Amino acid sequence: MTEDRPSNEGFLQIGEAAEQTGLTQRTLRYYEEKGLLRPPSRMDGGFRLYSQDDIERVENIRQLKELLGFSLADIKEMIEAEDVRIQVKAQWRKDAAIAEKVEEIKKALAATRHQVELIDQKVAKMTEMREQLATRAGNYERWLAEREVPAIS
Amino acid sequence: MTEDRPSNEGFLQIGEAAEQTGLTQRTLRYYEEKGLLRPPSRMDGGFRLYSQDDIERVENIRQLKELLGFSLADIKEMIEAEDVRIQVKAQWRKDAAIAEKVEEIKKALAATRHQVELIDQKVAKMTEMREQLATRAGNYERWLAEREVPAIS
DNA sequence: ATCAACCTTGACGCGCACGTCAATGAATGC
DNA sequence: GCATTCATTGACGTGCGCGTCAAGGTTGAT
Repeated sequence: MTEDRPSNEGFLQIGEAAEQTGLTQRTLRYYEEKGLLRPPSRMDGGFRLYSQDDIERVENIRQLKELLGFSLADIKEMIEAEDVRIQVKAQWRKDAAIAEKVEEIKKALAATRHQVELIDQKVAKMTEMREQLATRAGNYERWLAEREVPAIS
Repeated sequence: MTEDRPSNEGFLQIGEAAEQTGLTQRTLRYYEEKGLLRPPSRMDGGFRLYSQDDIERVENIRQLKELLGFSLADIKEMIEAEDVRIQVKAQWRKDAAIAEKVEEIKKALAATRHQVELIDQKVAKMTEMREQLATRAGNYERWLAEREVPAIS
């Protein structure tokens, strides 16, 4: 029973990370290069090790890009809110300047709300478009119904 | 009262078309080049004249691209349904092979339904995402509420 | 020690969706 | 007729988001 190679305690090497997220290794490195992913931890030899949080973040980026059609630059801005969230989770209890953290959380909150707004706007426009298309489909259907074989009778 | 130059009976030259649609002249020519826009009519000198239908189509493309994030190649496929619609509107009454038109309309209907499906899927995913973000925002708010000055006693 | 499979960092390439000249012609005001 | 403004095609340039070598180092099993 050869363990599937990595087995690094819940961490994934780039190959597996790529497979799981449906992106390529190149893309993962590229996102890191562009500051979309925080540099993941490394093995002694220098191999990247992605945490579960890293993976989630990647999937988040994938959604933002493929689903909402945002550019990586846009996404970078957006997920800086996420950064704050993780930093707070991690640094928490090494407290000190709580006031600063409050400020950061406020920024994160504002950013998140902004994202929600953007999505709402997109959904609204898409819904509008959907109605137009549905109407058009209805027109086609009636057109067809009119000159289709009245068949029986 | 110098009429604003064009004044070509409801038709727009490329400059005005660009202004109205918020795209550039280059982009309009590019879309034409790529077969997304049917070649518009021309003045005697060769200047392009865009009809109101052309403009609507451009705006449709803009929506599909910016709102839904489709590539121009995708959009080209999609709007071939629109082509059929216009052809039917125009050629109508020069009837002949009605059976053919029925087939075309059926294809257009299928394409339109497909677009509706795509939009529904996107809306669904976006809504899901929206909920996640809203939840996160809620968490931030509670976090803040907890350690914000309880103020008045 | 060696081998295959996996990884590393460059660096160049590529397709898309245009931007940006450049040279030339057309439309209109004077 | 002339100037100004708007248009034409053609060609090259550009930024993004990766793909694709190339040359080498690491890991783990045998």
